[in-house]
Amino acid sequence: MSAGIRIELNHKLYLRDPDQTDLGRAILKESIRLIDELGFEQFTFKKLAQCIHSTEASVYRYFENKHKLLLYLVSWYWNWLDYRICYHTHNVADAAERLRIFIRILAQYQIKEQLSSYLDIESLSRIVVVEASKAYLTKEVDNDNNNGLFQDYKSLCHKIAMVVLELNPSYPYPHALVSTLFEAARKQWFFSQHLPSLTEVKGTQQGQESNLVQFLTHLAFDAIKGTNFSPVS
Amino acid sequence: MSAGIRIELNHKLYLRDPDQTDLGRAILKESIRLIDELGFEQFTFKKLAQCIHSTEASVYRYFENKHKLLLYLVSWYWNWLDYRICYHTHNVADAAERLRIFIRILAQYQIKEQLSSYLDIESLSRIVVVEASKAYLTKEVDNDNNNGLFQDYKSLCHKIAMVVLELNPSYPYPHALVSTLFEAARKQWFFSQHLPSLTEVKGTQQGQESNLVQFLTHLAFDAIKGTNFSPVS
DNA sequence: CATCTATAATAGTAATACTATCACCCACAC
DNA sequence: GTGTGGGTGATAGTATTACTATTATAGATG
Repeated sequence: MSAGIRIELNHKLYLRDPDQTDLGRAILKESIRLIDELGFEQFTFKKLAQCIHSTEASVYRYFENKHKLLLYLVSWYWNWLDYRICYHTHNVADAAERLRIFIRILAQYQIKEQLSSYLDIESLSRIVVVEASKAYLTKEVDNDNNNGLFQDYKSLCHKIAMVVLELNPSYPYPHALVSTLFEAARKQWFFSQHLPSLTEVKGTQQGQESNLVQFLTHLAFDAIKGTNFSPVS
Repeated sequence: MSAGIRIELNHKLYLRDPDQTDLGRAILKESIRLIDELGFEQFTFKKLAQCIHSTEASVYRYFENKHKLLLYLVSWYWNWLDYRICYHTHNVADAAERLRIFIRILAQYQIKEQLSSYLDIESLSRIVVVEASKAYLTKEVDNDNNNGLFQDYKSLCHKIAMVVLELNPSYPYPHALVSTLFEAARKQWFFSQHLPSLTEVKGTQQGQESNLVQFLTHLAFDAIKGTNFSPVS
């Protein structure tokens, strides 16, 4: 019933659809705030329940455990990113320009446009930067993958990989390049904030385009149009 | 007293130097086996203590908590990688060739040479692939960084970044490129094993050079020699 | 022989990650 | 209106985790 975009996620991510009830929406909204504030390790269902004036048991009726909740939030984010990318590229004919737009959106962690969701996108973006890798860096990754819990991320990567192939049909690593761009966008942003000696990227740049976008753009286009490519044996 | 390489680590990583006693070395050796087997989340000091026929309290005398132990293991790995890189490049004059060797070593997760350490390097390599990011993706990252706990990683990145600058002194993102290569090497390897639709990299390639090396090499050299670079505004 | 140190053994605490039970409220159907 | 079922709150309880504290002992050192 909520206005604005509606995002459908794999139903194996949850026990009860949190988007359908007041309590469910409160869980989503407040968990984003709490994970952003405490970090995923310190975040617990008990603390969440206290924040929303509900109980631990009620939260467990929506999500099997906090890992599934993280998977849900991250999937939601990739869906939302996909939506934004489509919105900004649907009438752009030039593949290079589409890729440029994609990178600009990918690297944009301080969001202006809200597209009317009840979730705090800026907070969620920060969570994705810090916690998204933990969604798959587990012993359950193969099981989760078999259940399709990474489908949104994989689809999005594939979509962009097709743009890369459009630019250079003989480039042999389109998916690897795109997944590297995804990971690098988050990591370089994180490094700029916390381990600045690992990167020239600066997090705080107003006015001009962020140099994260510049770094990723050059990395991508140089790789795609690379002259250093000898045919694969 | 152990033969072979000796690796000195920041003393803030531990409470008592685990390299100096039998129990300490047992902790290191067995924790690598256990984390590799269970994953970092399921790994506990209690389980470790049982494996080495000691007690939880004894383990706590060496490491403040399991996060510090992870930091120790990861730092040890970067030190060891640094050692290998120096060993294989110390008499190589050509910067491009040195970078090539670096990437080959970085991407080599199935190790043959053991360089006589009592630690299981192949097991540790797998841990680094899956768990290394968790060493800094925490709320304590700034504090840990202030205590110098990421110094080994940062030094290694800087060293390689200098090689990049040697190849192209005007390349504006040497550290960002190198840290991206580090992260991509691990992530692409992980994807090849668990989320293969995210990459063209194949984990199982005997005989010919792994295509992970090829992907990273092209990515690096294309970026460094990139013609797509307009001067920074 | 005295001393010091590392470790083992044991115990205990607070928090975490759940699971189970029961009572209640509300919407809807008959 | 009565019943039925679903969603929730309240409460309790368990096993495990992440530690901390205490004491005893065995071995090395002076």
